[in-house]
Amino acid sequence: MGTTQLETVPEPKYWHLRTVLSEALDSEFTVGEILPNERDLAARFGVARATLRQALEQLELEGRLQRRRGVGTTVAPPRVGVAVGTGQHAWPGMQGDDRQPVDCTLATPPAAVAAALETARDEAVHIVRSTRTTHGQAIAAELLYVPQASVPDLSAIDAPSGPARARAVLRGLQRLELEGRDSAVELGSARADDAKELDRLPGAPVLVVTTRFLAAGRTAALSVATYRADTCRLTFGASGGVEIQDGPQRQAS
Amino acid sequence: MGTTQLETVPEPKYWHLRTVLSEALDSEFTVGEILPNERDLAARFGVARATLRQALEQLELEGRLQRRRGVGTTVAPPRVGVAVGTGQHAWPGMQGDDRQPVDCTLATPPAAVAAALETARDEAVHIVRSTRTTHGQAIAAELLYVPQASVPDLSAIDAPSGPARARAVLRGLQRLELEGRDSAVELGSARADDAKELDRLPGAPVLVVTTRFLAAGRTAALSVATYRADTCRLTFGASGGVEIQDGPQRQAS
DNA sequence: TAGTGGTCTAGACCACCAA
DNA sequence: TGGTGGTCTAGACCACTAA
Repeated sequence: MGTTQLETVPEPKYWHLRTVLSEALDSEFTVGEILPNERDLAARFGVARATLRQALEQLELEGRLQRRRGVGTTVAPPRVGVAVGTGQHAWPGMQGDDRQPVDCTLATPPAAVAAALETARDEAVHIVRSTRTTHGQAIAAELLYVPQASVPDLSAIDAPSGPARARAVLRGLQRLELEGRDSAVELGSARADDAKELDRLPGAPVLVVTTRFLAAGRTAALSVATYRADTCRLTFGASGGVEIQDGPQRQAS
Repeated sequence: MGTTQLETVPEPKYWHLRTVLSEALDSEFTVGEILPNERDLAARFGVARATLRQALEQLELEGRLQRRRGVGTTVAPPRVGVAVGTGQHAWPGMQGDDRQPVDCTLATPPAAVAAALETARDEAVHIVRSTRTTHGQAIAAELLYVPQASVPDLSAIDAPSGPARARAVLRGLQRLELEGRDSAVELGSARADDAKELDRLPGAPVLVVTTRFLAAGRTAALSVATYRADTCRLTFGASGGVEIQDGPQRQAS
């Protein structure tokens, strides 16, 4: 990172800084390495700390950096490929699934969810909370909304809530024949509870995956999963082939 | 937006402000309506303009607001659902496709692309630039990398570049039998050229969709499409059913 | 307790757009 | 030309982490 000055260019300083830093990351740093602190970096480039931070934010958004309060800024590893829309039609919670049920409650869902499930606005549904982890890192928090009608024979002997209940609901779902599913991906910002679970600050960028599970001609369940946008690449394999896992798809600058 | 003061709460001001504004948007504003300018809003809530802007940035990231320099801040319409991984295996540029070829060149691709295509590092490939538009709005800029081996019989009479050449390359692809495709979605920031095409500033958040097209047992083409993250919801229909188009999946606060 | 990133302020000037 | 959002500064203090 020999550069110490910014020549006057017609592009914003923070953008040019982002490019300079990006190239430095490629050539002079290794994954996990700690960068100098923000005050030093700002001084080194002759800009205000706020401007330097704007550049760092960009790079964090692109998954190049990881910043942690009280610790420092480190070079992030390449994004993890996470299979989301597998070709196999499978219910969540099947064998080989890396979801870990955390909790299950019975409550009235948000209006938008009720509409998608075609349930009455005030009808309670099962809400299964799970997390997905890879390499010990939480990468996603998922809420699965299951109308009571989809799992009619939940035995009363099961726990009324908690992980055991969650697994019972998932088992109930697997008795239905899954006819198909469709998903949508959009950008969002982490709510306080999701942020905590994902070890991020509120407002951190996340990829929200909404999946409808179709069975018996209707929406049998709806999943809203929140993935860390900085560390995840969501893969949708529509072919029978092998999925790209750690592909190096980085946008050139 | 009657609120004029922020009580002291243990959460950041900008986050609380985001919540307050979000609720105001739901209840007191209609799509397309213009908000007061940033200086007025900041004064009204008793915060610095930078803090107010942090809240607006969040809301823009969530697709709730649209800000345009020299114009103002308006309430954004719901995100548009864009079909990305259609169940039908189809080459890009088929009938009914809303891609509009813009240009086509022959050049050596970035190293990461060459690796995915299994071409030599210095081997030139066809690069087809297209845009996707809905309602007259550019929502995506796409680069399609096609190895020359995939379209061996490109007639010399076609134009060497430009839209006509692009269509010729796409026609060539359609002669191959498509065996499958897989996609990956990740968050990125718009490069200068994409930003211009999408009517955004450089660094604007985008969803980058990388698609591999498989034919004859190998990767016959690779597409890197850049979607406006603020206005798009990408839909992946793995079922035969109807796609969600304008679903109201909004994260509750 | 020392050092980090996160929040916030109160200004200034610039680039862009519409009237 | 006047008003908008975009960039930038030079500070201050806070929340968190690790030693």
